[in-house]
Amino acid sequence: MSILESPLTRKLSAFVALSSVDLETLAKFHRRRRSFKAGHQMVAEGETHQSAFILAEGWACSFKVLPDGERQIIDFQIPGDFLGLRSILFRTSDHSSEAVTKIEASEVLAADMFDSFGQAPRLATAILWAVSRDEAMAVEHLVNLGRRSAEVRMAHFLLELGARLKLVGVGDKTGFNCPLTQYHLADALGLSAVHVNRVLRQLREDGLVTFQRGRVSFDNIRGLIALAEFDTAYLDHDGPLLK
Amino acid sequence: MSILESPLTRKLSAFVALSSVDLETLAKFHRRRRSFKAGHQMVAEGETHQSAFILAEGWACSFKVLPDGERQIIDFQIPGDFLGLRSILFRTSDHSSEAVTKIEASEVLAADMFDSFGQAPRLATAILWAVSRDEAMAVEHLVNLGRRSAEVRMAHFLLELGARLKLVGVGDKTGFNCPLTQYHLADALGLSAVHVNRVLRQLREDGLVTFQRGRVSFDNIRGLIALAEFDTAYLDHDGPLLK
DNA sequence: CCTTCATGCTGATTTATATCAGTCTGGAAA
DNA sequence: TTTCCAGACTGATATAAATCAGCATGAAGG
Repeated sequence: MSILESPLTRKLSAFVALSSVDLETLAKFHRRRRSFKAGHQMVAEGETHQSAFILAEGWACSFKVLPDGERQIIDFQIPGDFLGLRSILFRTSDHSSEAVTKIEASEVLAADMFDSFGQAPRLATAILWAVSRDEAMAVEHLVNLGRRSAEVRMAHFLLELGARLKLVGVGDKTGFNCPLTQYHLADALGLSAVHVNRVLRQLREDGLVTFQRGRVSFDNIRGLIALAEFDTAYLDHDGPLLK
Repeated sequence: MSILESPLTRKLSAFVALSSVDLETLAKFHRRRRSFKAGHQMVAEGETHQSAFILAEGWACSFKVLPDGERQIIDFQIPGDFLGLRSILFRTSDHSSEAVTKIEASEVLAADMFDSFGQAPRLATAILWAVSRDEAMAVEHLVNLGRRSAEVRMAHFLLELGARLKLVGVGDKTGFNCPLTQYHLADALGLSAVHVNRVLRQLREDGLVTFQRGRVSFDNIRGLIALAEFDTAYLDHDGPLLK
């Protein structure tokens, strides 16, 4: 796959038109291709000298583990997403990451990224946008946990995943293939697995969305959007800001 | 106050040593000084052409309002913090901001910031760090809402504020002056104001922390840190809160 | 082939927190 | 000086979601 069609390029292009210098510089981020098995721990919380990656294929998740063993999933990474960026910017990583499926990713060295800012300032802007978009998602998840009921929370989460996957060209408005278990959903939504199950049943019986056998089907996407009061503004998908 | 002693410079210097070119470029961010009254809406969710600011004096808060009128406070901004950065990167702002106290701030134009990346690449890195630190805080708040009880959540929140204020030179390990009401705490922690009150009483009666008359006093900071399992790693500071 | 284990699923019970419906206080406005 | 109001505070009750204690299924492994 050429750099022009990589999921990251596709995502960044939703924000800014990249010049050929930007693209050449971005290509350097893709020199260290790596493969990992499902379940592999990519980044470890509290450790120094961790790597960052750009995900090309597969799903990962970032999370924090509390002293009592409970886990809070922060977000899932899909193709085109950075993984562990904060672990190279910070002294010690503030979070862990693991592969949900087997994945293909490019390892990004801190030096590569910092050097690139001198060579292609507009790329710096694009990366700042990507990080801000990740922040916007974390913020929306915060609102999700703080103020929405379990049912609305689930609806919102599934719609967000759908929107993100659509942007990088996987899945459409009828649904998407999803490798997550109900335990993943529980850890992401701050619910127990038992309650996740009940909520999914409720949404299915209401004819809104079906989560079964590795597939999320939007049975009534309008109803689902209405229930979740879902607005994609925070994902900033609406075409380039700069040109 | 010279740019060398501004809270933002102080904060960024905790991450990277800024060159004289970086500092000159950063100084350009401080040309448009503005004052606002307490309660002033700085940034409006869903609007385009919003401004970003660097806060010099006073407190602000960023939040989202849900269709049912409920509000989730995302974070409070204190001197040295950016305010509304995503509102200039994104087409429409994904959040609102308002002044909690009267504030002094510098307005930052998108063009100033993007131009600065070409002139001072290291400044781009420092700003990326600052944004990542904001993201790390949002993530920690996410964990707070998702997995911690009301009491631990409150303890964690007050300790985080203490650590942040100490970094910019306001407050110390005995406590800090705090202009927030119990309603602010409720909106930030995803609790009802009634429950916030009960939790504060509990913490006070346990001799851990007192929140009263505009002041937060750490009565037993070790005990509070133990209760909250508070670790400053995610703030990427040099030193811990205790010292 | 049988066992094991991860995942999905369910009813009964408990608990944390919300909601309701107030009181009390101190400062600002009239 | 009285009235008003925001903010702090409290008891009683309601409820969303957790926890407990299972069963069912299908894939993986010996």
